[in-house]
Amino acid sequence: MNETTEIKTWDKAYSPKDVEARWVNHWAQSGIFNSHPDLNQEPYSLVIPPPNVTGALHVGHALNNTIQDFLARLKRMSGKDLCWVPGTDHGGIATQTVMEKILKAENTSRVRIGREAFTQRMEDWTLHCKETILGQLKKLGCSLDFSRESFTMDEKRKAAVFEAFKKLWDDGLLYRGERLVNWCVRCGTALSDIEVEHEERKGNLWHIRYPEASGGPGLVVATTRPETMLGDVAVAVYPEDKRYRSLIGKKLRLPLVNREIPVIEDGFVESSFGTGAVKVTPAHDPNDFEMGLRHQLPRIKVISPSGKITEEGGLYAGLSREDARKKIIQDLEFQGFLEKTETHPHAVGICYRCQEIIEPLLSWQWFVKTKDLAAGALKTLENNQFKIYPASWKEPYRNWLLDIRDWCVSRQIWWGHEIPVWYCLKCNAISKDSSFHQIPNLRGVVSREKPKACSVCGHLELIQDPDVLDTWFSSALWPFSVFGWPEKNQDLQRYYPTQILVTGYEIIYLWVARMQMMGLYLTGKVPFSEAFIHGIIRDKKGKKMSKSLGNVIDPIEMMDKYGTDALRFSLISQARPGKDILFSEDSLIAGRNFTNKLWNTARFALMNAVAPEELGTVPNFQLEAADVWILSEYQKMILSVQEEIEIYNLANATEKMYEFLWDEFCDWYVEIAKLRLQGADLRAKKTAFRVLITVLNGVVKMLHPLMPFVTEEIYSVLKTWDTEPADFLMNSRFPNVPEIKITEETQKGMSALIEAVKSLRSLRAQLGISPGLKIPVICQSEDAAETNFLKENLLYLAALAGGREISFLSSKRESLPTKAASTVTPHFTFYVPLEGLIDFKKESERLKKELGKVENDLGKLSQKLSDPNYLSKAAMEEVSETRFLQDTALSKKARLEELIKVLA
RNA sequence: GGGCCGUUAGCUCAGCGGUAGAGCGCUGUCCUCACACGACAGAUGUCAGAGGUUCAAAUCCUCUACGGCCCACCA
Repeated sequence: MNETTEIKTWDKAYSPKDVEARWVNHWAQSGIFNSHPDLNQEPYSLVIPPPNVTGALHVGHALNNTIQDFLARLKRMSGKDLCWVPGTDHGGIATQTVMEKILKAENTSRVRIGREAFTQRMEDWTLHCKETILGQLKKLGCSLDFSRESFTMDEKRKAAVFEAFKKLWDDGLLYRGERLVNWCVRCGTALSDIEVEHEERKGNLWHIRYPEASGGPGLVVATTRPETMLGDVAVAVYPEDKRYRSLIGKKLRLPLVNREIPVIEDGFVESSFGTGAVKVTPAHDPNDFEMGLRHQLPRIKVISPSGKITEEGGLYAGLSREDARKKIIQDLEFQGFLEKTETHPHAVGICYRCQEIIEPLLSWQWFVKTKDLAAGALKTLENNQFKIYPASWKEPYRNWLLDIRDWCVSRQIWWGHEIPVWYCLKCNAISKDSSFHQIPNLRGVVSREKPKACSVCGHLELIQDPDVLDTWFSSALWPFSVFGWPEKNQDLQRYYPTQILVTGYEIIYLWVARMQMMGLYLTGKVPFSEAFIHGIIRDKKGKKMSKSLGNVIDPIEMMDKYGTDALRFSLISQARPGKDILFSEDSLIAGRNFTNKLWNTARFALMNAVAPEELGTVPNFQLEAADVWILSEYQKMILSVQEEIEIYNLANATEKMYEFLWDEFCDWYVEIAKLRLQGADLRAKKTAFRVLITVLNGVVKMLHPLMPFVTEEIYSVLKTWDTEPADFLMNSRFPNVPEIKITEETQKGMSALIEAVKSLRSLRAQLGISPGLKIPVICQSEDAAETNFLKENLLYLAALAGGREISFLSSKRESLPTKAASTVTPHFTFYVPLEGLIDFKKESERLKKELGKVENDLGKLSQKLSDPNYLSKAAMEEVSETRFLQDTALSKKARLEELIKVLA
């Protein structure tokens, strides 16, 4: 397609930089990434997991998108009308946190600049990030339909969010209620259950005495959170616990606070843990909250949303959680209530975005009722309408859906979809500055626009719920919102549902499950019928990559250094199903080398090319054994690659292509073909080149989804010989399996030839014969078929093993060469008469060592074959295979013994 | 506390019932006319440990040890 890629200008070493930049542009200009809804092709669609607009892409994104691009290009090459939708996610808390850091660096803050200005800053930042991210995706070679770029908070997606919210509301699946939620004190917002991570931390178990109000000794409670005692309303013990039975119903005096609280009985308490007595703080502990409901206990809030002790905390009011704990322990100790302090490591909940310790806090939030939604998702999982690869993720996914709890979707942050609910200030008796999540029983109306007046009292002042939705709420709608849902348009009809979703396992519940639930509920369809779950990328030592640890690898830097194809190769070949990738820069070397190998293979082919018009005039090609052999190996390779791709084992598919190109095609076929390609026989040359170009062209096509740049560059020249040339590789067809039949004779002959070459090369190396020196070879064999094959392909043996004057001994009765080094293969004995070069003592030792090995093998084989159980129970093929191996070993042994005898 | 996964060559990983493999690294020879990001020849493993099933086990089963991950309200 372009003149700049003349073979003359091709470097010995492939240099990716210019090539890549050029193709990124060509592809973009040609519009081949765009979908073609009008074509008479079967659609195949997928949506990008939209990266958060928090900065630049990392290696994890590179892996995720390389896998998708692999599939996208592959499916196009299988004739699908492909639609891969790009986009980004506003990223809620995560992005807001990034901006807060920026503001802090500017010596200001979110609160100081105010909501409006803050939102403006976020929008500017978003634009900037989008540009970076999309640019990086292009550089990675991603064949996304960039004309469809979406953002989770753009106008169309806003419409989808409103529609979803409204429908959930109308169907009674959305409610505002007071719950004990996971509250991040730093972010100042509620989080859903799955946004809380658990981390084992060192801690203490403090034993505190609660005396009886009447003056008795009372009992001792054990707690990890002494500061919550300010909000204690009871102490619970196990009903049957003899130690405390007499205290049940009595009053205790709460130390420091002097409140009287009852001793209650509750089956929840484990008598064996701690002291067997549990302090009950319904406002600040999930278990206690439940107990509070069972026993109708009051809730005393002693910790505020900012993490400080409230007025209820009396003396301690205004202290932070941490300071309050210290002071309370001190005071308890001083007043003699602290009985014991034990170290007690336990898991604490931390915010998945800022790692701050989560505070269970009572507040009014919006929740999605999930039971029914999950039931739908479970059903499609059971009947295989939705499949997960690798299947090992099916059970965890299923269990999560079975155990699902209501989804807290409101967030007290500024960056996100505003909740489309309006409250009348008058009816609700509230003001603009109210802390909404602390106000009970608000009455609101769902509306996208501000209602003109309150429908109940006609008051004109209405205020929108100040909270925003969980960022995963809009993410859950992504597979259909990107096509314009709730509009009923052509795009949606053609490309929805999508075929596959590619993502990492860390967001199976946060995202995959929610898309399934919402997709089924809102569209009645499984949003994607398959999920391809990959691992996450860690550093060399297995640690998660993070900026704070300083162990991140920048994909762009790697692309610049080794080439994008090398990066893609490296990522895919390490992406074993269900496994994380321990990624280091070293792993790019193999990719770079392979890219270069492919490049040079093409270079070789083109340097020895026969022009297409000339090639075309040859009526029939004279295929030689090696031609048939490589075509048949090529055939096998295509089939096995297809099988691996079928089960989404891209690493194995990659490995198969790698091995074929390097080990079979380059190391054997190309070397064999050289003789003809560089020889005088034009007809032979044409045949060899035809085979060479056919296989190479096919391999280049197959490798395109993996390494789009180098293959496209090569193909731009190679396509002259393509029988169905395409403008771009992506628009060509994945190669057909060639219809070639290889005879058993040829197959065996080629194996024998390869064996012979290897054996002679090894002999040369052991004798220290310099590579340039041609050696005379005498071949002896009783095997007529193999001998004939070798005779017919003698030139190849000579060329590959560096032999000359190769002669044959027709039978073993002829006198054997005495002054020669020798080597035996299953079919042949080779003599290399090189008097003067050979130390016969050493030679004899070498042969004896070889004999030792054969005898060892033989021992094992004979033992096997002398076992009657083996003979009667093992499969027929297995036994005959062993017999064959035994025969071969016996023959080798006899010949080696003879050689040793002759030398002695 | 439940569940899942892993433990194979120095490192990262394949193999998952028939005599141990790859990439990188390592050793030796070669700058041989596609490629030194290369060619050729090599070295390297009681396949975590112990039992069991089987004619046969790295591969299947059980237990143990050590890693890792997910879920979970033991104060």
